[in-house]
Amino acid sequence: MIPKRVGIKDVASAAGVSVTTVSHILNATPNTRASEETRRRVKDAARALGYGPNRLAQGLRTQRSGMIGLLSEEIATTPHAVRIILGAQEAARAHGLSLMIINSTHDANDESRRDDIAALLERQVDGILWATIMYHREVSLPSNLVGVPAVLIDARDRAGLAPGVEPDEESGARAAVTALIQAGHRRIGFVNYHGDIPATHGRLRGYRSVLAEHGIPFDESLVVAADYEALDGYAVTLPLLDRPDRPTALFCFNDRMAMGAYRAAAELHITIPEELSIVGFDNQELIAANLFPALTTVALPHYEMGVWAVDTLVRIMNGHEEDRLLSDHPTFMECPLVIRQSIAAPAL
Amino acid sequence: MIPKRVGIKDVASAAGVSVTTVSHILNATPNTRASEETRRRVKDAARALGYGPNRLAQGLRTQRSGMIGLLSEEIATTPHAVRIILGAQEAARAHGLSLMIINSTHDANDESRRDDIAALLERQVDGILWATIMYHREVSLPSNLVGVPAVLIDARDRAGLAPGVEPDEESGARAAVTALIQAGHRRIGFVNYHGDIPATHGRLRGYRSVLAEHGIPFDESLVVAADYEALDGYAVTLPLLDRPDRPTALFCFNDRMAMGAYRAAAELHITIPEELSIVGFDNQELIAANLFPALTTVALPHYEMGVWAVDTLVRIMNGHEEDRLLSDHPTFMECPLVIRQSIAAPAL
DNA sequence: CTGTTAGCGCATTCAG
DNA sequence: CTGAATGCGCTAACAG
Repeated sequence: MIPKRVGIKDVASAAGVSVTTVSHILNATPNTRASEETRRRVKDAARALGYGPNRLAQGLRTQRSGMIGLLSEEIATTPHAVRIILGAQEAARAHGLSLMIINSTHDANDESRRDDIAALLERQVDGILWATIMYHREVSLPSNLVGVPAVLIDARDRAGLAPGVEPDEESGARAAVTALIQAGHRRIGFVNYHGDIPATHGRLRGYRSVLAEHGIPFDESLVVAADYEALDGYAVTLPLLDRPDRPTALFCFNDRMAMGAYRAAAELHITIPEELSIVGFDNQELIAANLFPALTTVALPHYEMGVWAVDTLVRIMNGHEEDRLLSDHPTFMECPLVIRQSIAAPAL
Repeated sequence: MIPKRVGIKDVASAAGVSVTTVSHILNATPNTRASEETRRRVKDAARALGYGPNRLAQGLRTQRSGMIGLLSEEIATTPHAVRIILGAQEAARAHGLSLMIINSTHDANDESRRDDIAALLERQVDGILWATIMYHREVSLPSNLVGVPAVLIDARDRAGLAPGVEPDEESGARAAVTALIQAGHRRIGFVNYHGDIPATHGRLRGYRSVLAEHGIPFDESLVVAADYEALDGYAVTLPLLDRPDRPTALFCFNDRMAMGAYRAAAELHITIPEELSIVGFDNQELIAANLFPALTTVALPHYEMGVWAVDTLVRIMNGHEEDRLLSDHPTFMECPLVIRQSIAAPAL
């Protein structure tokens, strides 16, 4: 690096004071250590020399690196989860921390995971965020993460050693179905995913509970399930819409399946939203905003989870032990409804 | 951090040798400094104690932090550009380096940009990657980046001080149009973006050059342009397809516009690919893979650009000055065609 | 109000 | 083949 580093020492001699004084002044130590006069001299000298502290040395000395590690599993790969990184990064910056990212593949085994954590630890990170996209949301903390300030994203620790955040699938589904009912619908189909993951069950629970609260009997024939791509949504929606007693609205497991439902409706000459209202899930802008009509859907609070995780991690790092209590139970984050144009009152 | 750090000193006393010896052995200093016997003792002790070097201290001493910074402008936000991060991260890991990420907004001004770079520099990063998504691809290196090993992604430095990579838009367009011509098409429409960005011009150049090479006259009426969302693509494609002499194939500026073209075709009862072939650009899986039929498109080499950038940065950091020469001219990366189901021979 | 000093954990001369 | 000593840049007692 050609521009040779200017250190505290250079500032000191330039200002004609000792390094101690410089250190105190630049770190804004509470007690008015130096006179206004010297403060100015030092600050001016620092600015003139283009001084910036060497955070490595600082960290070595203070035992705080000011860095936090984000171990993300496959997350940098799935587009709509990038917002976790974004939220974490912005929250970290707000706390004066830097984010160090390691992305591992979904099939990472325990050992490679431990290696990744070790790498972060060698860098002396002050805490670690572990974001997963897994089938089972319950995980076990890797052994070398035990005792280290850590927060899980999209997962919960089996042993309750670290707090975690997850999207509140159920309330998200509730928001979606409620919107449909408020528009006047009573025959609402649910195009679910057939896999055994928390989202599947949570969203179904939300769907059922809202129906029940509105006195609408649960009709099993209105619930179908398939894989979660557009084609699967299409295949399973087609027969559902090709019935004399077809639903007037559809709640789809995700935006991709909703995309398939759009196609099924088009083929059957059913217009959206006049003859069929649709709500999706995930708020994948690329799809939701570009479908016609634009899809009303439920957003996953990835950004917010990233922020929450960092804020919580910072409190734990600062020794607020009460936050450890959060480890007992998962924290759920709201999934807000994003209203676009795919809902209308049912046709008479 | 509860698990108290074990240092080189602990290993030394556990193995009954000096810290010097431990340092040499663990760093695999070339010359066989120690006897096989002591090597084993030291290594065993290190493993037993779960020793890991303190990279902060190491960096302070060696003047190399082993970290590189990635300053990304709005990049963590645009889904299909996340692959830059992924590529950079994996390449960095392969070099034993860690990636520190800072995401700034698109409207970042020069000052905030300098601040971000300063933050990275304070962390003593060994080099910086600057990824932008800009209208003008020519940028000026922020002053505090001059002299620091740096590589640009998706941009080129006006002053030629740092090398940069960009996607080869023209060759991507050529691949797309060539595929169409090889399928037998001669009336090929181009649904372009109306903005004045490199992609607009590069793709048009590619389109025109391939036509010319195949002796197909350029027909201006087959080229339309609009904003780049699905709705815009739809609006502009509809009249194009509603002509008696409509094109038998369409090359779209991006997958979103192609999505709009699909809708236009559907409304006109033109089936894809039998009566109309379509190629997109960007390879946004969410759209391309979920359209029906799945969209053949051109992929942006984001991952590869991330890898190239890190590899190049590493060489520069190691003082391979010949790599600085790369700064003179931008490096272009191929945009490969991703074949799906939207191309067929034209109907007779 | 300000300066001296002793490490933080490690790599590296330079002597054995 | 191995060890003692020095300092990377900075903070924090502890003196003045």
